[in-house]
Amino acid sequence: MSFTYEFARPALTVDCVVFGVDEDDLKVMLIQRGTDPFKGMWAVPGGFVRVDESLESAARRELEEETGIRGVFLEQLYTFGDVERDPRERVVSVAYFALTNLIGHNVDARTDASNAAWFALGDLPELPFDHAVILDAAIERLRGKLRYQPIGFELLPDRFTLTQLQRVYEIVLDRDVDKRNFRKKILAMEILKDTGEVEKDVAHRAARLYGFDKRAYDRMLKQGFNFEV
Amino acid sequence: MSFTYEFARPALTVDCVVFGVDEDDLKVMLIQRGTDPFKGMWAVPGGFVRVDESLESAARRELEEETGIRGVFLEQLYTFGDVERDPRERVVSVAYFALTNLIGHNVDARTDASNAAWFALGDLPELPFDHAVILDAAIERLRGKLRYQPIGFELLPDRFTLTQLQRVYEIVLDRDVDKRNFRKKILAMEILKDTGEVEKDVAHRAARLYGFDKRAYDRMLKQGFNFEV
DNA sequence: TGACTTAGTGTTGTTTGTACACGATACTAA
DNA sequence: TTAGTATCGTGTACAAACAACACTAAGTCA
Repeated sequence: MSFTYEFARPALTVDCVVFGVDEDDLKVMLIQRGTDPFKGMWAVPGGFVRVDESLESAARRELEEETGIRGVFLEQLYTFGDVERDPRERVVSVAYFALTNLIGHNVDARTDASNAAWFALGDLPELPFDHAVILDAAIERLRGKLRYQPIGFELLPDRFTLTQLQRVYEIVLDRDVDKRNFRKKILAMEILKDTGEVEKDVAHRAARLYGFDKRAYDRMLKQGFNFEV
Repeated sequence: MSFTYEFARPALTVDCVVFGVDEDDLKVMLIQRGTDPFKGMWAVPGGFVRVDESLESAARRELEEETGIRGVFLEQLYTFGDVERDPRERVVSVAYFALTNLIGHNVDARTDASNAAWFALGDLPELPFDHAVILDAAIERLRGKLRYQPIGFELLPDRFTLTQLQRVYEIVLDRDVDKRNFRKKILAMEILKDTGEVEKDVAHRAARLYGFDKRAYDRMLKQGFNFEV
């Protein structure tokens, strides 16, 4: 079967830049390409958009097919459409960026994608197409967004300590954050709920566990707010 | 001549939301559709992307073809790709938003586009496709961007008074701005250069004319800055 | 039980934001 | 020529937000 049009059409793809943080690094999930061009190179996961699915659906589908990741925070980033960005033919790509709890999406836990892996930003392989540009745009967006919207939670498990959250900010923004000022500010927003529980199995005083209070956050959005670390 | 592909491809278009301000209103340029679907309705200018031009080139080309406007500030906004957004077939549209000096682009001055016009935001006609959604996204982006990036100039002639600039902010943000605080802040940034000239033909004390100092602005960008009215 | 590790907490000085009013300048019209 | 009128251009004081900074509390481990 084939499809014929009066005018030439660019191919349309989606690409997903997935971020996670571990103890020390901001990491990106890449997949190893199984086909030419650039066979064997590590690339940002993505693929062609089908005519019967929305862009976001396509992004989520490709992400799950190639990495096993699902149900993550996903947001459109930018659309890359330079004429020469793909050596084969004209391909326009709608890029998304995603945030996930790296611990919950360990590569070993997946079954279907045999060649996906997390890479620290300081230790990236060479990337095909314009994926380096896409990745840079995603990092810039993540940094910008973290400052004025509470998305740090998306990079953590459901329950987390304030120190963990602070660490996310430090890793993403790549600078130290003052502990007392951070806590003062984040608690004043009243978008965290104290779960009443504490850490387990730590070799020191256990910290309180907090969760993100989406209801309080939505209430807050309506009144206009400022969120900046 | 026709083009055949193994898999069905969405059509790809660009749409441009062009803003201008006059004495009292934020305005948008719309064109009257000459073909079905929605023939006769006012819509955001746009059209199909050719395989040999980048997205931004396509946006600029369509803008000039349909409205005569060229050389304006143009920035990618968002890509709209819902399956049902066009009744004919699957069409994905990369939306741009543009800022221009409305005075310099009066509709009467154009020759090639017979049916383009400025509409105040409070006085919009019904729009086809998802153009109302696109327009809302553009307005939100304009408001957000104006607060932390110096783009107010793009809506004014090369030389302007501080009162005119303040008026742009008031119109776009839809609230009053304090005159002394505004001047203090905007002059402290040192991105305006005093042309040494003053208004002509006004029935009161003439105001100084300023221009945007791009060199100073670029220097500033490198150091990181904060721009908020 | 003493040493170690991280949790959790307030105060102060500095910077930034916000509210606010009047004399100066240039034109207009009597 | 002069009184009237319209906009230009300027400074201060109070309030809020930000930034820097160090110690005690709680729990684990040897």
